[in-house]
This record gives sequence, structure tokens and C-alpha cells, in this order.
Amino acid sequence: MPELPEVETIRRELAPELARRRIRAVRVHHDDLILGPASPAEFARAVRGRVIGEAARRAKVLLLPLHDPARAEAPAPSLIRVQLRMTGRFWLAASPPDPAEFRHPGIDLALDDGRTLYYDDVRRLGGFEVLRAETWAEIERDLGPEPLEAGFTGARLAGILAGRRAPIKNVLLDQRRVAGVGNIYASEALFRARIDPRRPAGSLGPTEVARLQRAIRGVLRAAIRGSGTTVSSYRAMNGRSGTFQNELRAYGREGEPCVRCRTPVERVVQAGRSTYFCPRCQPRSRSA
DNA sequence: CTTGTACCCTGACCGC
DNA sequence: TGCGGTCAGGGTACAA
Repeated sequence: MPELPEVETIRRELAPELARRRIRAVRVHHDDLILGPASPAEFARAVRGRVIGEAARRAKVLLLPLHDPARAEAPAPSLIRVQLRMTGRFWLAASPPDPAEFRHPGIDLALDDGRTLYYDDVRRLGGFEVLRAETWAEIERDLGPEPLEAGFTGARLAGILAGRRAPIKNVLLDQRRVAGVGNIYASEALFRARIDPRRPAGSLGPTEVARLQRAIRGVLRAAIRGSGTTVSSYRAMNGRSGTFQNELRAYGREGEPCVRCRTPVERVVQAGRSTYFCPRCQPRSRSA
């Protein structure tokens, strides 16, 4: 899926368009896009007629609060949790997108302003789920801190990493530890912090943890500024590409010279995913 | 608790 | 042109 910056990009574009819009009709093209215990019919019933509130994001999840139109000011009793996973995309318009671009219709939410929010997902790993607000609150508690919020300090990260023997890259990918970092930005943050991704998380010294905390925030902020990274399927709203792929320093650059020292970038597999790093700038031993 | 593996699904790409 | 293998911004279920 898109990682934190990509989901945040989509949220920012979607929020002003969806706020106060009523959902008039729901069409589900593939039943497996409705996640969770509700059937597609139950999903449609729970969502139809509801008014969407301010779109939010937690980790890589997009949240659409649903108000009862009769008392729209009350806290939203339920919400739609959207997981884009690897290939989820949105299109918002009065008419369907070009089928040549948007080849895999998934879920359509027709709105009361005449437009429809189209969700497309090639691999159908993502989808929508309707949840009671309390149920989401329980799930949410198991997620790690938001790296761009004030609580994500060096000390907080140090506490998360302390005593962990798993490689630092794996820990960064674990949503229970830090929420929203995925495979691209884990590699990028470790490159910026000059830390070998294979190091045991608990072996990082205080200076390294401080560098990593700043690197994570820095790379996520820069990626949001660039509307995300489009390396293959990710698109922002209505098919737009991000630009941060032009600023990647490690991810996807196997064999290319390191931007700092010209040593060829290496690729290894960790937790079943590719990790890219510079063997010279990111030494195996602890650095100051 | 932790870690690793299989799996969900389709499409793009590479070597033969 | 076809075929098989590998890989892809993710997460979950299950086994050890």
C-alpha cells in the first residue's frame, strides 16, 4: 500500500471534497473488497444515507467518519476504514474514469453532489470496512505512535527499540512499534541516518537513535511535500503521480552509486521484502 | 512474548 | 510468442 505520505496526500485531497457529503448509493464490484465481518449488503446498508465527516488518517489507514444526518453534530457513531494496501486508488468525479487508466473498478460511493468516489484496486488486497467508533478505538490502540506527531521524540523511539534483537528495518516496518512507515521509507530513513538496516534494533546508540528519529520525520515530511512516491502503481487523487521517487537515495537503486560516496547500493531481503542500503555509509558497527 | 512462513491477488518484467 | 519464475509502497493467520 501506499505508506504514510501517500495516504496523507490522498486524505488532504479528499477531505474538503467529502466533508458534509451524503452517500446516496453504494456499488461493490468485488465482494472481497469489503473487509471485516460485515457482508457487502450489510456494508451498503450501514453506509447509505450517512453523511461523511472530516477524513482522517492513522498510520496507513484512511478513515471516513459517518454521521447520522439527523444529528450531524454528534460524534460519528461509525466510520469507514479504508486500507489501500498495495494497489488501492481513488477517483472522484461526476462520471467514471477512463477505463484504460482505471481498469479494476472496486467500490463506488455515489454522493449527493452528483459526484462519485470510485475506488479501484488491481490486486484487491485492500478494501473498505465499516466499524463502530469504539471498535476502531480498540484496534487503534495496538498501533505505534504517529511519527509526525509531537509525542514521537528521540526518547520515545529509544524506548521502542530498547532490548529488541530484531533488525532495525523489521522493527520500523512493524506497525505496532511505529505506525505508517513502510518498505520505501524504512530504507530511506536508515540511509539518511547512516545505520545498517540489519543491526539489532536494541544495539543502536543514543546518537544513532536521535539521527534515526529525525531521519524518519524528515523523509516522511519531504515525501508528503512531494505528494508521495510513485514507483509503480501508487497514484494520488484522479491518477496524479507523486514526485518523491525523484528524491529517493537508496530504495530501488541496487547497483547504482551511492549519492554520498559512490559505492554501489546493495539489496538484501529482510522480512521477505527488499532493503536497499549503502554498505559504506551505513556501517555494521555502531557509529557515534 | 517473539520470529518466520505462507497466503491473499494481479500484472509487469526477465530470461529462455 | 509463450512459459515460468520473480517481484511489487501491505497485513494477517498460523506454526514454532
